[in-house]
Amino acid sequence: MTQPSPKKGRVIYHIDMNCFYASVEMAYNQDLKGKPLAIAGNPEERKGIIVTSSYEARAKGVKTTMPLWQARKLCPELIVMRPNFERYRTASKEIFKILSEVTPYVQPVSIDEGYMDVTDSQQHGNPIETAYYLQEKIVKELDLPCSIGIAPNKFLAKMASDMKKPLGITVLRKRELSHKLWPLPVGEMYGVGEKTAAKLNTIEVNTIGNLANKDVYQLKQLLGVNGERLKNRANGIDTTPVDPDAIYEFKSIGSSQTLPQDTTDELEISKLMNQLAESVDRRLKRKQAVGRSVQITIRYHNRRTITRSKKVNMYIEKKSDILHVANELFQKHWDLEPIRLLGITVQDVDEKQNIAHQLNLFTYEQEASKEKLYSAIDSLSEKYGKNPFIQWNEKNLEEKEQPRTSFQKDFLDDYKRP
DNA sequence: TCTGGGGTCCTAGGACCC
DNA sequence: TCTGGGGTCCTAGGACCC
Repeated sequence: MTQPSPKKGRVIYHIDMNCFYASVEMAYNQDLKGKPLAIAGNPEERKGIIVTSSYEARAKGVKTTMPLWQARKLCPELIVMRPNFERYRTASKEIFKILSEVTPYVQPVSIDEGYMDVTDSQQHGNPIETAYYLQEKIVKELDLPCSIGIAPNKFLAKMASDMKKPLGITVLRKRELSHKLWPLPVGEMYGVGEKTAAKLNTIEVNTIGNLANKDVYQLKQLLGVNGERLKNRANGIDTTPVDPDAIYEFKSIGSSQTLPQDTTDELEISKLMNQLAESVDRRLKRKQAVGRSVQITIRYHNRRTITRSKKVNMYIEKKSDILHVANELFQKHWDLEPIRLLGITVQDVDEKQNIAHQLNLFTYEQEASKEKLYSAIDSLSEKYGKNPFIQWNEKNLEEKEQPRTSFQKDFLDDYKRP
């Protein structure tokens, strides 16, 4: 989708749902309104951390990622609910449907926030009127509160939506930066976390204003390219477009799980690996995608976390392939210490329709004679020299490499034998 | 009694090639 | 003899965000 002309000043919104999960639960059950509510994982399985909480709970000091027992100590009357993701996804779809009525340039960035480019959208009045229109419509139809930031780019819109909650609408103009943005602590800037804030503090950068006016070479020395980008943002410079297609361009799909207790039990571990592979496979299939590399994550009892990955010369699209590579990595790298969490992620993901060459060849190969296959490979090699599938075929057929996965084995069984 | 699960982007070193 | 410099790919880890 082409963007509205970047020449003329843009008008960008950042829409941020307020306490999203808690608000959805309150919309379902009015009795919860005005009460301290938290959405948290299962405390019996030590996943009892706060995911979201209502403002009433926040007022008592309840914070996201805080262990549940700690939250209960701060707020004994806390109402705790398990997350109900189906509900949240449904609400999210409805929200983005409403946003899309104003402009096609809507970029969801997570289940509860997104950017809009409303530069050319005037059917509901000026940008401020349009923001009120959307905010009211989402309250009226879904009973959900949101804050909207209005600014000339995504970064400023994001900072603006944070300035007034709940139900805020905040305009952040370039000329207002020095008094609205610069006084804030540098750690409140989007893109500056704990570590970066601490580093910046060592060179006397404590506010966003300090960052905006700091020597760029000093920042680059400290933070690499990110130093320059952060300085630009602090000065209100951000040219990244609102990209409605960004959510379809996913690069990895993973699944991870914390165990009920730390374990060294290989049966339990292999059961979990199987579950994780299953989950990743299911989501790959749902998205009609395949991957090229598999990564495992092992978090040990002391929270030390390692990742190990392997790129393979084939497209991963079956559960058995995922599991095979994951188990291989696990066997190779597990140091026998008790494990707290395991994860499997398929990386270098692409949609099947984008790799038609490989699929065509694959379909073809099933009916083709060996000669036909070779000539197909030859002609495709000429055309698409870098296609990894073709490289793999040639390499394996020539070198008689041992198959490592069921996919490779199937292929070799069919075509390698004389 | 600590600290989930889903992601993205960046960096840095080594291998390998020209 | 003993070694440049640029580019790409792969792997591991860190930082950040919701």
